[in-house]
Amino acid sequence: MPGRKAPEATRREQILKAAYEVALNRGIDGLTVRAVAARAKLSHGLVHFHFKRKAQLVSALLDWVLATTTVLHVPAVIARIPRARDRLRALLRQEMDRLAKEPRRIRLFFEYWALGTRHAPTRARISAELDRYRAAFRTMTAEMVQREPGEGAGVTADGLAAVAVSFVNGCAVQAMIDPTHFDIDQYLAAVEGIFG
Amino acid sequence: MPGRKAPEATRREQILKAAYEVALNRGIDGLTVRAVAARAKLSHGLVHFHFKRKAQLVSALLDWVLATTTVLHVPAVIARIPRARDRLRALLRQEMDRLAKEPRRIRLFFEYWALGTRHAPTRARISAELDRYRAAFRTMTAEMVQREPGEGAGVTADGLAAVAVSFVNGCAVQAMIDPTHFDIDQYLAAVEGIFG
DNA sequence: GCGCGTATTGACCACGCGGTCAATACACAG
DNA sequence: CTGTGTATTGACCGCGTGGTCAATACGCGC
Repeated sequence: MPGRKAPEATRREQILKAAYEVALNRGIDGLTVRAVAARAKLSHGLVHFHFKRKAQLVSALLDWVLATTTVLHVPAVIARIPRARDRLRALLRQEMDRLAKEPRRIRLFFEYWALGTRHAPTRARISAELDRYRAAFRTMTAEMVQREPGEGAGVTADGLAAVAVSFVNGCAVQAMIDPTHFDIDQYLAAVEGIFG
Repeated sequence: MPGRKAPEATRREQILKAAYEVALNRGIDGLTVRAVAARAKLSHGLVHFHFKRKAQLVSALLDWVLATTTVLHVPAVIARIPRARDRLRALLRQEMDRLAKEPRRIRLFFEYWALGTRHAPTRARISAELDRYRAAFRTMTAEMVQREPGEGAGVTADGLAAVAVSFVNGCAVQAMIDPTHFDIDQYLAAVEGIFG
C-alpha cells in the first residue's frame, strides 16, 4: 500500500536500524538491500528511494558505527585523578570495559576495517576517526611524559598514545573472539606481571 | 585444450595459491570460483573438479592460513634464556616481529575470524588453533608463576598465557591497520612506561 | 473536492555467482 | 594402434543481487 507517509528522517533511521541488525547477524557481505528491506518490513524499492545506492547505505551505517564506537569520553571522576599515569590507566580500564561489553559492534567495526583495506574512502574515514581517538589520549600522555621524564628513553607522547589505542584494540579483539573467557582484572594483572 | 595432465597435488596447490592471492586482494567475499580460476589461468569447471564445492576451497585455504600463521616456534636462542620472564618477553618480541611483517596474511586471518562468528565449523577450527598457540605459551608462563610467586595476586599461568596471546593479537591488529607507523621498540617501551 | 507532489510498491532487467554436465583431449596399458 | 580412464573445457541452468521505473496511494494546500 504505497503512500503511507513517514518523515524522511524517521524512515532513514528505521532503515539504518534494520541495516545495523542485518549487518550484526550476517556481516557486511550479508548486508543486502533486500535483506534490510525485509527486516524493516518495507519494499526494497523504498530502500533505494532513501539511499540511492547501496554504497550510501553502507557508508551511513559506518557513520553510525564510528559515532558510537570510537568516541572517547573522559568522565569527571577520571579527569580528577591527579597522577597522569593513574588517569591513563583508569581511562584504559574504562575503555576495555566499554568495548568488552559490545563484542558484536566491535566485530562490525573490524569488518569495516578489513573492508577499508580494499576501499580507500572507507579506509580514510576509519583512519581519521582513529586519529581523533588517539588525539584524545595524547593530551594525557603528553602530561605523563612531561611530568615523569627519564622513565624510559625514547618514549614520546605520540608513542604512548598509539600504544594506548593499540592496547584497547587488542582487548577489544580479545573480547570479540572469546567474550566469555575475557577477564579484565586478570588481564591487567598479567600485563603488570610481564612488564612490571 | 582439455587433457593437459598435471598431478593432482600440483593442481590443487596451484589453485590454492591462486585462491590465496585472490583472497589477499579481494577479501574472502571476493573469493569467487571464477576469480580463482582466472588467476590460475584455468577454467572454472576445473576448480570445481578439484574442489567439489566452494566451501571446500575456502576451508582448504583456511588450513593453509592457520598452518602458516598461528604456529609458535621457539628457537634455541630463546629457549636458552634463563629467566622465564625474559624468555617470555623475547618470545613476544619475536612474534610481534613475525606478524608485523605479514599484515596481509593477518588481515586474511581476521577475515576468517569474522566469518567464524557466523559459521560454527570455522569458529571451532580457529578456536582450536588458538588454544594450541596459547598452550605453547603456557609452559613458559607456568614456570614464571612457579618461580616468581607473590608477584601479583591472582595471576595464573593460564591468565598470563591468555594475555600473551592477546598482546600478540593486539600488535598484529595494529600492524595490520597501520603498518607504516608501527614501531615495535616504541611499543614495548611505552607499555613498560604505562605499566612498569 | 481537486490537483499536486511525495512516498511507496512490485514488476522488471542485466549481471555474476555456484554448480552441473556432456564433450573432448590427453596419458597410458595392452 | 586401440581402448580406457582421468583431466579439462565451455555451454548451460537457476538464483539472488543491485538497480530502474511506471503505476499508485496518500497527505496537504487551495
